[in-house]
Amino acid sequence: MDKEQVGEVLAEIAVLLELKGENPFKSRAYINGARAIEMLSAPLGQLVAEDRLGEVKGLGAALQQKIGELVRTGRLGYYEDLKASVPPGLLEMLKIPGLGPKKVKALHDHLGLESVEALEKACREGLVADVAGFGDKTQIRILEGIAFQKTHASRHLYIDALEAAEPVMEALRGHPDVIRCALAGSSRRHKEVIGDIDFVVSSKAPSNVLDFFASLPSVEKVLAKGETKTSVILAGGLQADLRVVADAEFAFALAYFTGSKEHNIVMRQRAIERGLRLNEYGLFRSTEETRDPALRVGCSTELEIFQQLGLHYVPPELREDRGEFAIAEKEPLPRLIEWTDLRGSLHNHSVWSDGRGSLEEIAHQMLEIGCAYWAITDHSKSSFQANGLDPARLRAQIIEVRRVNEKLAAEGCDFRLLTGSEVDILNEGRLDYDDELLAELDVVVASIHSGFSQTETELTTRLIRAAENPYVHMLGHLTGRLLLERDAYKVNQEAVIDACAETGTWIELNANPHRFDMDWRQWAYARSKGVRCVINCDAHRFEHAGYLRLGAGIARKGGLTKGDVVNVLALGDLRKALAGKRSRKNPNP
DNA sequence: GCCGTTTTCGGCCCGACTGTTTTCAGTCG
Repeated sequence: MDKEQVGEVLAEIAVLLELKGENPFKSRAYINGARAIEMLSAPLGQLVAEDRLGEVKGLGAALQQKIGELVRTGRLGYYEDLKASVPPGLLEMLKIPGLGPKKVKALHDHLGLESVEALEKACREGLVADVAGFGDKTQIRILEGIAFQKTHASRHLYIDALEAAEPVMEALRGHPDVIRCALAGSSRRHKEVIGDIDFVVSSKAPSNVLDFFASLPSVEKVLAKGETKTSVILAGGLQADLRVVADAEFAFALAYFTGSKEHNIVMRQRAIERGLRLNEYGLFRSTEETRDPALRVGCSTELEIFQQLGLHYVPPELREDRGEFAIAEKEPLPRLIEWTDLRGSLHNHSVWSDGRGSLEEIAHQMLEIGCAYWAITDHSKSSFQANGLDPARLRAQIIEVRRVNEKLAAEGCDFRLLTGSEVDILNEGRLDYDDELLAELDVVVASIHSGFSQTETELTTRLIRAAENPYVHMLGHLTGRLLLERDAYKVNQEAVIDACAETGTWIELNANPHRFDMDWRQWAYARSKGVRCVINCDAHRFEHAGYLRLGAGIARKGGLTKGDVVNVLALGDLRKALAGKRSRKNPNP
């Protein structure tokens, strides 16, 4: 059993313990254990084999024993017994907004409810309102929650959250009572999938701003409204929360609501160690609850908060408690890539396969938005569903690219198209074109578009074989995942990264917001192996050029710097880098 | 269940909002 699976089991144990009414700190110990396991850099199997689990903070005797059992046998008696003792419907009930473990347990104990369907029926019959601790309003809220779940997704693509958030930000910025205003939460941290949207505002007249927010045209329903906070559902079903604070509190509120929760816990612990208290209103010289301004350690920016806690600044994207503290307490974090560092995209389509736009149109559009180059990498012949090019058409396209480039040169334009292909990786890792044709192309991206259901070994082997081909510059969308739609196919990503390191092959960060593939969590390992990243739009139409910006955000989340990314290079240097792998000289300059 | 330059027991991050509680528990983030 691998570390992701072990982590999932531990996390589920935590939920089951809560439902049984166990000590909440015991439950949290399992959550902490799950996180500790998922963040391990060393292979879990090795740690177990060498009996070194005890070196991991958060794993005591009990968890070490249970993890050992899981890794060695793939099963855990304790977990199976626990799971058998809790009806599976209770876990579903937990997902209804407003229902936590205590209330679910009460419903089960008093009414014998074991499923969402039974709960809905009991609400309609008015039985729930009679349970101690429940009432008419709770009963209505539960019914609304069930109805909401049936009609709305609870998780959303990053781009959908951004599109919902931007007009709200615009409106807040324009409000006369708003002093400072920011998008916080997981959107600010550039998570690939977003639960809800968080806004933070500073103001001298909070109620005016909260009223304004609740009455925005895109607000479908107001969930809660207090003196400092309002929660709403926006059109499209995204929940959005606004918190309004005084301006002296703004930096603290922004840091707090940016999260992540795990990052915040460490921050507050660091405050406690220094005899301070950190919350969304300030950093106070007191360990008691207080908002006394005389006790506040003034910080007008997040940078100052980090400094007060003995840390270098941590950019929002890295605030996940995944190792940022170990660095930030010693030295400045590496300067992350900016989207404006990017000069173009090396994986894009045109009307020749399944994209829009002729080569000439694409060239002028990308020149217009300030790119220095743009590779045309249409699909290869096996992707017939995408109108993939056979060798004759590809050769014709190469000629057309040259013609467009000659025209650009004659016009004095500082921009070039690059010839290329997104060549299919076929079974056993064969490529869809022969090497002779690949050698004629400036850029070769190799991707899997078929055989998703093969075994991990088969898929991993295909990718490694492709990486070993000297004409392949990079692997495209490594896992094939479609966020919230289709799981990644089974690939041993570490093994593929190792192969890329050996062969000097780059790995794409596909910036399509449905993909964001390779996942940001893998880049630290790739970076440690010296594998470079290419941030690609996989553009099928002009608007997709904007994905460069999203991709850079995910690259930042993966901790990548300008030096880790290929398509920051000027055209001349890029050509040398492209030639590098083929000559096998200095493949990773 | 974990952890430890105040500790091997007694803590474990913090506050807003809601509803049903007549002073607070549960949920959420």
